[in-house]
Amino acid sequence: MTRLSPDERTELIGRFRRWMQEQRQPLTRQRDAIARIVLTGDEHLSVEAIVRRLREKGETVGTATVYRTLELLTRAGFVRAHEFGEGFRRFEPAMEGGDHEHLVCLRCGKVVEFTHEHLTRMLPVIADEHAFRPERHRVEIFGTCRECLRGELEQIGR
Amino acid sequence: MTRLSPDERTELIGRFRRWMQEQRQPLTRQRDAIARIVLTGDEHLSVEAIVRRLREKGETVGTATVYRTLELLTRAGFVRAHEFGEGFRRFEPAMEGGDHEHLVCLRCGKVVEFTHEHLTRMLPVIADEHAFRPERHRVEIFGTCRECLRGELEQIGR
DNA sequence: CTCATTGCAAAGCGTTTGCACCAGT
DNA sequence: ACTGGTGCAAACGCTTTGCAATGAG
Repeated sequence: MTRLSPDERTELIGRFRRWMQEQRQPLTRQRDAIARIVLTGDEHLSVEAIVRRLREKGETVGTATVYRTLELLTRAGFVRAHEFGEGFRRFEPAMEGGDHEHLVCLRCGKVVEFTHEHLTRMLPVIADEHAFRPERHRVEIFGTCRECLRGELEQIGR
Repeated sequence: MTRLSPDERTELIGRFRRWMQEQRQPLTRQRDAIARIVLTGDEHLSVEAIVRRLREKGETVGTATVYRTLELLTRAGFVRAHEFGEGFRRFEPAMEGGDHEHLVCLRCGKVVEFTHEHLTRMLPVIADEHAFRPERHRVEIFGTCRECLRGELEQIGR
């Protein structure tokens, strides 16, 4: 559901490369490869998954570099990190208007995104009621996704 | 804000002891001590904090036992575990109607609870719109709490 | 008396870091 | 050339686990 068109992906990587130049940050083979994987992936990738994809592409990159680059990408605002209580983090491209929430499937681990205008407007109001200055939030619903529900139905029907 | 009256706390511990008997689970000194700490604590305690409190009470309990007992308490539904992205978990007593959300202060680490009826009713509806069967959810707002805001004001006024 | 729990220390797991080597600019 | 990035392996912090000793029912 990270609706990123091919154009937007290319553009995102372009922005990353330009930003690196502006910041006089060396654009290494590894950094570029990692950025391509994470910024074009429409899943919420774990470090393990990123390393796997790099291998598949024939890129050899050390784990430490992956972590260091992810921190760079996160600090620069190109990537957002998430922690779904699985014991490890997942990373996704950060688009500007792209503040969204997550549906996390407890069966297959898939993460589906959603936005809900009413919900989003509500949160700062709630914070305000508690004299709390909000910075960011996290709304996650855990349960069973459409596909796994279908699987359950088939089991029963059999 | 975990508004638990002294009576409710005693009752909760009583329920735990009864449950252990019913389940033919040995009620050891350690388990009882841990339950007393966690079920009467109105904070979101880390394992480290639990161990510290046990020491203060003169109870000597191994860390492994704390983890094992917390899992027992969680599976039995007496305790709820939370992961606020700090790299460790926190535990709080689980009260029946006590489904609530959290305001997490990024300055002092304090966690304040809140409930919001409208928000709570909204979430299953959202899940439904995505053909997703919800089981549990997590709503967290990160920012600056009332007290830390006051601190900032004093800094400026000075 | 029996069987589950405890405590210790070792292992696990994701993540971070020190340091010699290597590569962008 | 200079500066900073990379890779390996060791260190880390939280959590889990193996196993002999202990204690609850």
